[in-house]
Amino acid sequence: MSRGNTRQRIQDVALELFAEQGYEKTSLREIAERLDVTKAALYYHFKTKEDIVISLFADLGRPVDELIAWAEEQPRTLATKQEILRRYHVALMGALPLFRFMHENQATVRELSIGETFKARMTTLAGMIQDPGASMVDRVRCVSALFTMHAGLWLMQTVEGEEAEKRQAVLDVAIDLVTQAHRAEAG
Amino acid sequence: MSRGNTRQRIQDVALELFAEQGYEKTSLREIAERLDVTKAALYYHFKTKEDIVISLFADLGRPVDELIAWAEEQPRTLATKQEILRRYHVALMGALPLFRFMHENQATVRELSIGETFKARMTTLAGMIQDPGASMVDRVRCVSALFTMHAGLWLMQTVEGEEAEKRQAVLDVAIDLVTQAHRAEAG
Amino acid sequence: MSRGNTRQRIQDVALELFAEQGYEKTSLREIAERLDVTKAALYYHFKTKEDIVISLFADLGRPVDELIAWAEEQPRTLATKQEILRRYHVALMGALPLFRFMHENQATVRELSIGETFKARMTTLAGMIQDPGASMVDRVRCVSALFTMHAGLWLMQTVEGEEAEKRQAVLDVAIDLVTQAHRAEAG
Amino acid sequence: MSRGNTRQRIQDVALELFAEQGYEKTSLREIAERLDVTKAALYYHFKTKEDIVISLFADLGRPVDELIAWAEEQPRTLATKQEILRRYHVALMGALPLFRFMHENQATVRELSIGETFKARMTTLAGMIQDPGASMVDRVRCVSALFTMHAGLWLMQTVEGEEAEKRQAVLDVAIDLVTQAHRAEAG
DNA sequence: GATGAATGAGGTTTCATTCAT
DNA sequence: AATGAATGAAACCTCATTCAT
Repeated sequence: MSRGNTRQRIQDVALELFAEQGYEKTSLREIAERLDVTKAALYYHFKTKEDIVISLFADLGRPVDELIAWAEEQPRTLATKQEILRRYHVALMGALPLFRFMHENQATVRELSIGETFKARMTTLAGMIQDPGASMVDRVRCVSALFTMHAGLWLMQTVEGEEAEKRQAVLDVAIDLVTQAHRAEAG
Repeated sequence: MSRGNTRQRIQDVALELFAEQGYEKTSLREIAERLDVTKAALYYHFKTKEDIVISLFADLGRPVDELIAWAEEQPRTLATKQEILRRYHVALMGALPLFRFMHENQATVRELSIGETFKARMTTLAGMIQDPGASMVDRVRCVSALFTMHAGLWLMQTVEGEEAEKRQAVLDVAIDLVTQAHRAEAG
Repeated sequence: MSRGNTRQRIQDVALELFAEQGYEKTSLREIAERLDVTKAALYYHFKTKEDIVISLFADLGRPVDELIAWAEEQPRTLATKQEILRRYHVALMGALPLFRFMHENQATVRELSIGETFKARMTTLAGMIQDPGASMVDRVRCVSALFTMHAGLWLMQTVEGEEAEKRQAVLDVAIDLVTQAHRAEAG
Repeated sequence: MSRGNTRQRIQDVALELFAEQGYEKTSLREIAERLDVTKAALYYHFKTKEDIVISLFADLGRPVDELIAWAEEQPRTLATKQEILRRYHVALMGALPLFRFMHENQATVRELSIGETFKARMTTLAGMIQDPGASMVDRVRCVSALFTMHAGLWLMQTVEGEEAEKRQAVLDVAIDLVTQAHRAEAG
């Protein structure tokens, strides 16, 4: 039934459990049991528990890296900023469980070796949608735009309404915030 | 030997460590050692580890409860909504470590018995600054206002600038978001 | 409400819990809580946990000592043996929880300082209803008579029927066993 | 390193210690030390401490189950009853430490998950050697027959004499009790 | 590509007990 | 006659990890 896809299956189950229960509350035993393999099998594919998280990051976080790389070559126009948000939105939606995990386990992620990387990426991204000499209020607007998207993860669960509509609204508000900030500085 | 302040000291140290390292990574041994008492002493004052968190929430989260109680008796005007945000801001700033802990350990908090309560309070608060028939975008603006304040916790650490100025900016943006949402619906 | 009777109340509650849950599973905290006093209060009245058991033994086990003392001055006739069983039956019924506790916690009692005493009393009693040179089968009959009474504690809970009737039947069978043993040896 | 006999060795040592000191007084540390393995090794083979007891019961208690199954298909004649006792005697002698443990730790066993099962088996067995409409005295005789065998465990240690002779006497008395009960009802 | 057996460290919790007040 | 605060020891249990097979 299963051939060379065990590594993938481990990642899937691990992410599912990490997102659901948190990193520390999820034991390797649990992951192994759900896959119907032994714990030792996990160690054939990953060197440590942390390694599983790192691999998830490497695989699912790539789009954000690509987004940053792309953004670095664009002019800092309003259109670019808006496109950054749009692409970030796509990246987020493409790896919801991973971002949910990161958002809800910040204290844990901070201690992990990827913690630095994660924070750096967010800071870079925030820097890219802000203007260099922006007012504090406009700075906050930009950071808030990013957080609004993350907040969307929570929103999705508590506010009723159609999934697609909610996603669109989240993106709209984020773009609006950045636009306001841009206009205030440019005007 | 020591006076009746041990309970309080446990809470202080526990919150400090929980906020710094996360709930699961903080062991009772660590708390006890830092206080120079035995682990058993913690159990004289608190029935379980979870009980410590509950007590923190009960003591420091009270202002939010009071805010909700107050808000329930006000008319749903724009002024009220703005005042809710102002008061929430005060509550947040008065118990920064607790809210930082909650924000960064959501996965953990969700599993704790206070998880439900916490979520319910956030939902109630969100409901109070929204209009009943608001558009999805305006709904998101209101939720985003709340999250912007939480994001402030993160902001405080990553953006440079004067503390007081950052706090004020966070509040301003939040109020602005709610005001926009209100005007859109009322207009 | 309570005056000098705390010591008595501790004994009552302790025996109740010991009989119900076993000695080791019953903690001093539990006893104290049920009495609505602190654990330290128990230590005002008893030096150790074991001391509580010892005191129960001393108070409630006295009748058996008196029975032995009485029996030692009687001739070893059949009538005496029967009377021993009758009196033992009365002693048993007068302190059911204590005997239930002893019967169901033999492994524990053996380790307690009273363990020796307890065993010695049973052996003495067994010796008094046997004939010196009795056959092995008749010896067993006599020991069995004693155990039948203890078994009665269990019987009381599992067989249906009137309490008084069951008690009488238990005594009848015990007396019958000893009588058979006596006749076999005497005849 | 060691072959697949660790599980068995744990059971052996555990039963030995449980029978000797009681269940609660025997710690897993003690068992592990005597086997020269770590506590964690015990947990590889058994999920909990209670699980060890359950496994002992399952392995060594099987003969009693088989006896009950066999008895259920026999006619309720005197010969059957006598054979039940004979077979029960064999089962008992084949797992003396287990039954000694059960007998001397009734309070503990009652709280364990097997407690119900244990009691049920005894009750079933008792029911099988009684006549449906028997007098209370004859009922007691039958229960007493069973307890006499258990009493034998105690007897073995306190009365002097040859082992084989004592065993035989215990069985004889038990059979005699059931025979008397049967004749009384049938006659 | 995976298992079975085990470990070492450490976790939370409970217990009987003490003692100054 | 009893409490409040604390301790030291030890309990059961879980975890990430290792390694020979």
